[in-house]
Amino acid sequence: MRVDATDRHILRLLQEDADRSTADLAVSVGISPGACWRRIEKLESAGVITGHTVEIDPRALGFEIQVFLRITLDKTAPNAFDSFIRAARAIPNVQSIETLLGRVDIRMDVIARDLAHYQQIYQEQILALPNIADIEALMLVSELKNTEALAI
Amino acid sequence: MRVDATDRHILRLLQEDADRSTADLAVSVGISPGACWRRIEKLESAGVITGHTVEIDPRALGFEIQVFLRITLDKTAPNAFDSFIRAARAIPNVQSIETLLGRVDIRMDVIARDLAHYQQIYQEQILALPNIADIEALMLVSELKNTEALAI
DNA sequence: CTTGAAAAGCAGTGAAC
DNA sequence: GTTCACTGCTTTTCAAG
Repeated sequence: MRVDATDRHILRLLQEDADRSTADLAVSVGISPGACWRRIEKLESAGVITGHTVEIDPRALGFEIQVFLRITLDKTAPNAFDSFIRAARAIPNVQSIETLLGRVDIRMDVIARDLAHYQQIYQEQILALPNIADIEALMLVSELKNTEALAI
Repeated sequence: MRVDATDRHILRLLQEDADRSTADLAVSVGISPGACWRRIEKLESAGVITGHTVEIDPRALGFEIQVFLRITLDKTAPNAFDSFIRAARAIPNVQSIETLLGRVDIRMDVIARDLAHYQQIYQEQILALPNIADIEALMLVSELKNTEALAI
């Protein structure tokens, strides 16, 4: 779909404050509530708005450790990629998996309650994944900027 | 604050479907709408729920390229870290910045419209950042799992 | 101090223009 | 694209445990 200036305006406001009512939004954008509502619905059905998320502080739930894994796969094994991905997806403590173009193949985020818990996940679940050639782990110290908001 | 079993139940349902009404939620959890609303409010004010986000597909807005930068800082420069972070934060196309414990110092996500746009941002803004000793860039190919949901 | 019921206010929704 | 009316959710209040 075509995203015009009004849509961008709405998206920007939504990113700034997702809790804003459509009535509020409509006033800010300068259109009627009905029109605003219809635009948001269009953006949702067109897949521009992919979802609504509630952000929860991992620390409040006892997840103190976040580790980035950079994994290189064994290219000699057949179907190395597929079998690895399928197995990795099933690990609950793996928050995200991404394929990368560059010196490594896979990037994964792992959360754990503490270092002992992480060590257990690492040994029992991560190292059990098939076709791993090399792993590099980096621990998150602090998040200094996190803009979900796109530079619209 | 203490997060009990009912709170965890609510959080899990919220992560599954952020759009759910508190009335719906109350029925699922088995408490009254009033009580459910009070719990959510408590979780918000206690900082367990850190925010509500509208997820927008970067591609729909014309951001086709996402690059991970891993940056090592020049440790000989005084205040290398602070001046770097301050400058990096100001770049709109830098989505997130994180400090890491390991072989590199900083991890950054950069979004761009296309490769030419990325090249421009890289040369004009990223390389202009102070105290960089080394940069490694990895391009995102595909996102295979992205669970904002914590393993509650 | 916490819970549930009930009432009031207000936003979302859809029809009519 | 706008207005208007209605439905239903959110939010408050109040009484009881």
